[in-house]
Amino acid sequence: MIASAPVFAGASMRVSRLMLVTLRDDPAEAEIPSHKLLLRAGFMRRLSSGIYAYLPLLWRVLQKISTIVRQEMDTTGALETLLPQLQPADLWERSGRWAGYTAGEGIMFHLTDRQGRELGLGPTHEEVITTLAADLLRSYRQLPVNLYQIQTKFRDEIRPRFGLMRGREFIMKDAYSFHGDEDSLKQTYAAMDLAYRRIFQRCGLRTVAVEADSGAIGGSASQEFMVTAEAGEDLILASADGRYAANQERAVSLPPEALPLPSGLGAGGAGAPLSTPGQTTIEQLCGAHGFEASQLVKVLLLLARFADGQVQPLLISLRGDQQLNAVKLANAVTARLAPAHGALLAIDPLTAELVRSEKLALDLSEIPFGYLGPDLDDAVLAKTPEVMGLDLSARPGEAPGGGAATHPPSVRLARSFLRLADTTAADLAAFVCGANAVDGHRVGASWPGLGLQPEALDLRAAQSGDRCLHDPDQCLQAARGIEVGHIFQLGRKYSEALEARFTNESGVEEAFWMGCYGIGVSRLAQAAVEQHHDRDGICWPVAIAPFEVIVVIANTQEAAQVELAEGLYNELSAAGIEVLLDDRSERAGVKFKDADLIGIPWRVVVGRGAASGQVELVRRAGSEKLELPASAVCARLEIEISRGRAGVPAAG
RNA sequence: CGGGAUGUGGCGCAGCUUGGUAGCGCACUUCGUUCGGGACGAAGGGGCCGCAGGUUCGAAUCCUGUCAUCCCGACCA
Repeated sequence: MIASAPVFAGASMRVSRLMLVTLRDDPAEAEIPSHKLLLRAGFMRRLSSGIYAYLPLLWRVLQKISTIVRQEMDTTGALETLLPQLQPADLWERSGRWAGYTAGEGIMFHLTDRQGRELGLGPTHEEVITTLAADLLRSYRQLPVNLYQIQTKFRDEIRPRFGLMRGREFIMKDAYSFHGDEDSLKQTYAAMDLAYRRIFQRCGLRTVAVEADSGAIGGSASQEFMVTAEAGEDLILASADGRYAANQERAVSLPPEALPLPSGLGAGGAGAPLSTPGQTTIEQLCGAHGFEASQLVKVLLLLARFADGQVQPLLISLRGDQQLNAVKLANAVTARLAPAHGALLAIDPLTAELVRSEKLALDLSEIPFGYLGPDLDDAVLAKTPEVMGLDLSARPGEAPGGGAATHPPSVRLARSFLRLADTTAADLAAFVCGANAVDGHRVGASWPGLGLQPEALDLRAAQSGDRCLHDPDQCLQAARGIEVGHIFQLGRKYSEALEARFTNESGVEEAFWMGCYGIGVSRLAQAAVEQHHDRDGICWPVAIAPFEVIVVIANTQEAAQVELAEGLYNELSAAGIEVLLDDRSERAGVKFKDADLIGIPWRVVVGRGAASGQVELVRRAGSEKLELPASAVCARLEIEISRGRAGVPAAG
């Protein structure tokens, strides 16, 4: 690894000229420590929800992070570019993402120009870059290529949150790689993995790399880099030996052993009837009859909605002691139905409210909620409510007495369930389940006995405390994390959709293999504060601190102090150290408080000892204080700071 | 979008229940004292009480609507 050059070598500034405005009280708008501190310490101001002005101190931090990112990306041979933020709709229509990204819960800001053309403000750049690659990359000889940029992204987040953590306008490094084959993609993916570890390490962040769900971006493999912090939005499950870590959305584990039903109860057929009046929950059922939750199969009814208007009822069977992982379910449903019906828009519980709000011609009154079994008959979906007067063939917009259409395409309701079962349920030889009739359950039912052969899938949520797959002696432990980076193997999803091809060695046209790699630069800055602060303020890691040293003149009316401090300030600056001089005519206490708050890693106090040439050196993180001659300060700091610029030892 | 909360000088808040024309702390300006952990005194400037309607002789206060911000859920760097 190359030694890190300082970003603003020798940059210096007087606090009196810095437009430093610090606040004594926590702003009411902020909830988590990093957000409060960045506002209090004068690093940023909110302009609107999720939209922030980066003030001079923060802009220096962001540029330092960007420089580290740039150096490490360049080291891997990636090429820096700058792509348009204003992007034509037709490009997004070609990839099939325009509707999903602009309509409904879409996150793309979009507008119409004076010619009536529709444009979107880039939330991500797969479309632009793939089009560009298709234009420029004609031959396998040009591959692989990895292009990146650092720029502002726009996302109309459903809920902006926690300052820079989830902004609507934020700075991101995004990279996209193009390959002739999957092996090449995997090589670059691995190189990005290493580059990312170096980037976070150099930024002074403790991160953990976790297996991740690919989400809406798509593709096969993906890995997230998490800054571990209490305020993190994500839940990480990791083994103590460090060999497995995953986002809970993706995590797999060994389920707890199920307790077999006592043999007398295990009839193995369709089950023996059991009267269970009013016992609609697993707790009630277990409490009343002495069952364990792992002896039960519970059934969830859900409704999946697709871009083409298809509405698909789902019947999900889970072992009674397990929870559904919504992400795994969405992936399974997408894999089965998205090819025919377009993007999966939402999966919601099948409730009367949903049926009403979606104006579905479905009567739920026949469904015995609380007593469902996996063999619930599709016939329950056949009933159309007469009172609503809805005609199945009617388009929603034309429904009698109805209001405006809720879906652009006409809604089509499938009249049979898509039945999926989690492995833990499918593996039960005999179980307790609902009788599909009010006030009744069945004991000792089996899958063959119910006439079902469920497809076993992993749909359960892994939990803290579960045993690990790689080593059953290891257990998963939960931690919270802030996602600061995410790398994906995209495969050919975008290149095929956008017909981005090159000519391979055999002279045949072929779609590119692609990867994409993101780092939330502004989020990383706040995550660093979240990880590095104390009661008094921020403790910036040296490598991304706005300045490395602050020289505080305890009393500016003492000529000896001023003279010594000015000399040190010039000496440090000349030595290539980024230094602030607090020359304000404030009392010493005010200046100490501000220095702690804004988090400069090293403080040199020029005070009472100035007459004899003595100063005090204080490290912001920790409580080290050192009296030394001013003449020794520069040499000492050069050593300490060059060490700090290299970051922290790599983790996870 | 659903649920919860809040909008009063730049920041943090009180006042609202029981209507009578706005107050405290910090910050800011000037003067004096003080000067190593957010000093003290004196004087001063700054507010369409989010916005729009309504009730009333009179509204920060009561009513209706609306907008904004924050928190909890789906989204993601």
